Amino acid sequence: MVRSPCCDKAGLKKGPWTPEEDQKLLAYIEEHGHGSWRSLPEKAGLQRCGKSCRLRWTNYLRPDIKRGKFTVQEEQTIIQLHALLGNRWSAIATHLPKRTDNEIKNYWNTHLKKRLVKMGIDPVTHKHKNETLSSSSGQSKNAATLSHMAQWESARLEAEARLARESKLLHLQHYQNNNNLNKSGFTHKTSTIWTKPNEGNGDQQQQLESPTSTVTFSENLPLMITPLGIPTENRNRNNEIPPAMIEFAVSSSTSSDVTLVKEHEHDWMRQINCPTEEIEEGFTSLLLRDSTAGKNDAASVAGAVVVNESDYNYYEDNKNYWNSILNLVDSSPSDSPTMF
DNA sequence: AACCTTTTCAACCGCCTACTA
DNA sequence: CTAGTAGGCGGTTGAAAAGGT
Repeated sequence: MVRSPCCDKAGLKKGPWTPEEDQKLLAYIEEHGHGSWRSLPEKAGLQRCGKSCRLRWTNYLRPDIKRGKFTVQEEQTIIQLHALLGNRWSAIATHLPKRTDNEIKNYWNTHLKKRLVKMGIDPVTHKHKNETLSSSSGQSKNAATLSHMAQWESARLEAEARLARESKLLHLQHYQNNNNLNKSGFTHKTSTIWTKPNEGNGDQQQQLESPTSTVTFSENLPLMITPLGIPTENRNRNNEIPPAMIEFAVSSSTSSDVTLVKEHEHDWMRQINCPTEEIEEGFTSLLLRDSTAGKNDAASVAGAVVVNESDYNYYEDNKNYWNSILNLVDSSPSDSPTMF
């Protein structure tokens, strides 16, 4: 199948956006919503392709974007999630509200990755170079664990996306039945808001929430956790979903009951043959200590490695490394975005 | 001040997937 | 089932800014 390029029309502008173009795009979306991105430029009077407009909007003009320096907490989140998910920037971005995947990707490539390399940590595996030379048995065990956890997180994200889609359908159905939205017991903000932004009279910020915004459920609405969201490879022999997986999916889709999951965390870890006490990978805390102290020169970094490798706290921190990752993916913020 | 190098990050490109007719 | 389209994603690029000599 031959695809026609998005910007096949001659004369379409490329490169940096001017303030006038930004204004046109903003004004149009504020009034009409983005609708079809492909047809938007013409309607908005822009000599740009739809893809370029969408990118400009999602990465820069969207009002719910936080700009500026990344906090230590955000850095930690990125590093930990990268250890778990790899270069899945959009997935990582779902755990960092108000940050775009592009911004996170850039920040990783320009700051975090270099910092890790400086410290002798492989930014891909998140292991210290020395560790990669260590016993192969332990290494493969940990690699398997990492892979397993990544698989589970993938499954969780997929389930989250499906939940969102189902809730969207529910919402539309609900809407068509002329039922009171408030009585339905859940709130739902999706791209539909963007296609019809003027139908509500909420405040502008609320209306201008990004298409990748939230789906939340109240306790009143029965959760629809279906096997659909769980890849078959993660089911057991009877094609059932492990209970821990269900808890995991539920926790990610609700703004409460995270504690329920924590109670099952160790069961979950056992189930994937992942004894928490054996996991000593990760150098996040070390890295962040360095970052917080503002010691970015190579000498101090190298020194920090030497000192901290013999530091009890270092091992304590690393013991908690994966636990904190699990906490991160478990307890997504209440307004955490979902993927559509 | 002028030039060169490095860093940063907005934007582009091409591929993939979901959806629809 | 197939083909076409739209939107999304991750890798990469290149202009501008910052830093160094």
